Amino acid sequence: MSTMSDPTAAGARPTLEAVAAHAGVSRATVSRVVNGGAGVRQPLAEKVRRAVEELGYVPNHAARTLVTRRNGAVAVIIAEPEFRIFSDPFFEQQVRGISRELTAHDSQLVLLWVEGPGDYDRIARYLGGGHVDGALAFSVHNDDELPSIIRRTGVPAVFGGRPGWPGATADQAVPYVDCDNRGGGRLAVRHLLDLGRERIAHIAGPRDQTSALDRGDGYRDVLLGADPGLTAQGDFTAASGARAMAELLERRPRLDAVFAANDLMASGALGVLRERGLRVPEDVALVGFDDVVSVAESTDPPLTTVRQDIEGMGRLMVRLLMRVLHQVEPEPGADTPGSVIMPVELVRRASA
Amino acid sequence: MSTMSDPTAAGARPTLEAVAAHAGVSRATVSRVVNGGAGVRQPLAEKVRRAVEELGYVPNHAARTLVTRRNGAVAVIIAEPEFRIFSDPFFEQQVRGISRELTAHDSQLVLLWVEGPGDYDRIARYLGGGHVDGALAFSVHNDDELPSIIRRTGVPAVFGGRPGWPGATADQAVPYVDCDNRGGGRLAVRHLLDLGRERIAHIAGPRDQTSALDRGDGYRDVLLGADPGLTAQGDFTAASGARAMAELLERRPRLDAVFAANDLMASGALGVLRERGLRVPEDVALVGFDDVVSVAESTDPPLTTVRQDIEGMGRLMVRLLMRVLHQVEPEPGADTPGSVIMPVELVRRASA
DNA sequence: CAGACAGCTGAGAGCGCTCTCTCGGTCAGT
DNA sequence: ACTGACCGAGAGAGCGCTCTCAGCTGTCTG
Repeated sequence: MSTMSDPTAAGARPTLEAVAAHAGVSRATVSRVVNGGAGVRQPLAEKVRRAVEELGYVPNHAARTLVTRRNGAVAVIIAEPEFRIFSDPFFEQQVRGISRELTAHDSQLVLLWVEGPGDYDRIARYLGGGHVDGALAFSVHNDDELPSIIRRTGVPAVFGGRPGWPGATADQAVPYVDCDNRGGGRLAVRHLLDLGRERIAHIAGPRDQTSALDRGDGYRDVLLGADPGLTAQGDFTAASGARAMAELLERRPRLDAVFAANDLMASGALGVLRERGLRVPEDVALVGFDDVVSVAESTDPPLTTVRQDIEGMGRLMVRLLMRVLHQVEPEPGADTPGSVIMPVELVRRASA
Repeated sequence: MSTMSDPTAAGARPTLEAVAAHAGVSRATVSRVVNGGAGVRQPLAEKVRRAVEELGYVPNHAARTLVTRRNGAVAVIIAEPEFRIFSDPFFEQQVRGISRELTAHDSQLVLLWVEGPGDYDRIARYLGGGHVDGALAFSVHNDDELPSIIRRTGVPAVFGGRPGWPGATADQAVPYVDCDNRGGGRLAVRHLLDLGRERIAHIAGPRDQTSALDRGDGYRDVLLGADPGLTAQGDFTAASGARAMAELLERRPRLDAVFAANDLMASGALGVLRERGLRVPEDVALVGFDDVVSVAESTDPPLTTVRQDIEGMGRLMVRLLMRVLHQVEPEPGADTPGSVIMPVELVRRASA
């Protein structure tokens, strides 16, 4: 075995130097070729590429980072203490979108799973340590400290979902990607009106999440001065949807339509409606929100719902972040949030 | 603002050099203190620590990696093409365990999400590029190329679940963490026997996953020469469990117990049993496997099942990997797989 | 009290890469 | 044929850190 000082030897990975020697050029030239090859004449570049190939050269990431100050990695911060964060197909799809887009940008995904608020120190230290070029986070609860903590580290960040700021002021804007929750709410309710429904109820999502609030605002946009008795509170779980439905039927037995703030609650509501012998959509029309396939398509009847492009939102978060990263370092104050609200569409199935 | 050449200035992060100057010692001494402080006298160390504090010094990871060749990062490879990978609470819990243990070891979790077999090149290149100290992967299907690909990169790896090797030979052992699937199967069946059941059926999991096969082996260990007609094939989904149950009832209407290879299939079976008017456990006793809380506890009746410590398995994977990383570079051939099989226990609820 | 031996500390050499700067060569313009 | 412009390639200086090695001080033994 010629595993001695052979630069081709596995184990000792070849360096730029080795490639340069092999190709008979300088280190700088190899570097140029490896990084796109601008300003190197064809034949030389070809020779270098061959040498890279032959030696199986892979650039040393640490060395590169050391000088360029770019790490090629982005942190994805999961700050949900509860267990259902990933079980929630919503998150899975979004993270998947992020993963795909990050790959397209040659960046890695560093997963930061927050273990309760006491863990924020660690997150802050990590972000502040300059290990990643940027951060992606999901805004879950309005009173969450995460946005301001990330902000303080100075690491460029993009949020999934409009953050509700604790004591926020307008200029503390942070770029985020969200879907048009309010418009979606309007879409749903208008559809129910078009169907000729007259007593449209709303099962609201948690009061501390902007998405839920916005959907409720959409409902109220269309139903100006809606009877507050037609709205019941849920928390995005199926069980809460069932509870809310029961409550609504008790308060307003003659309701003929329901707009639930998400599909899971809609499915819970559906169970209660069926139990009470109410037919969907004949007696009560039902519209959900999210179009989470595993839920909306598998209910009986399948759910009419407002679809958002979840994976697309994940991808967009990455693109937004990359835009911030690739532009010149923004002057403090010259904040360009550039948030994006993605359109939603109504998907008609059988429930309304 | 004195934001000029002040080393305390935000923006320009302080270096070891700056801390050394501030504390009036050499770079080497600061380095020693930062890395545990062995061999530095108390008062000096104290002075250094104060300087670190005052300047808000954070070591530059890239520079450190460059010289130590340790990256403080571990890849977690998710190779499931289907969507249910994270939706599966099983995976979520395992990844969570990994995340927690990695944090305890001051390591980061780099998520590598494989986009189909064509994507293995990218994974191999990444691993081969020396960006991570090790890799953790889940062995899902027996015919998956992943194990051999990881192996070829030479990156230390630990698997979750016993890998089924495509054309494997014994010496290609890779350390893995698994639960005692076979023992669990025995546990379940013995419990059913103890209950006095005589015609115990088995709903098997996918034929290309070792966990499913092992559970079936456990079943057959206890029921030597069991009637093959009492076994039906499933694929770990609830729907397949229902299908299998229906099939079994048709073939062997007088069966009085079922051991399903996982909770999801058990819940599917449960629905069919109820539909046919069979009482659980009176007419048919039912045992699942996994003890996935969100499933096993919420069925009616709650499932008796075999519990495995899923998060613990995740943590163990990390510990195993760390053991490999921290020991001296093993000589080629001196493979010390040191796989771990975690014990399982029977959780008695109402279904058996 | 001298000699030896620890125990600390500092100096300096890189880790592998990028990037600026310089220099040599080529080509067009006069 | 000569000058200036320009492009391509190489030399060299670090990026921030670790780690070996030499030197220095202080302590213990003979």
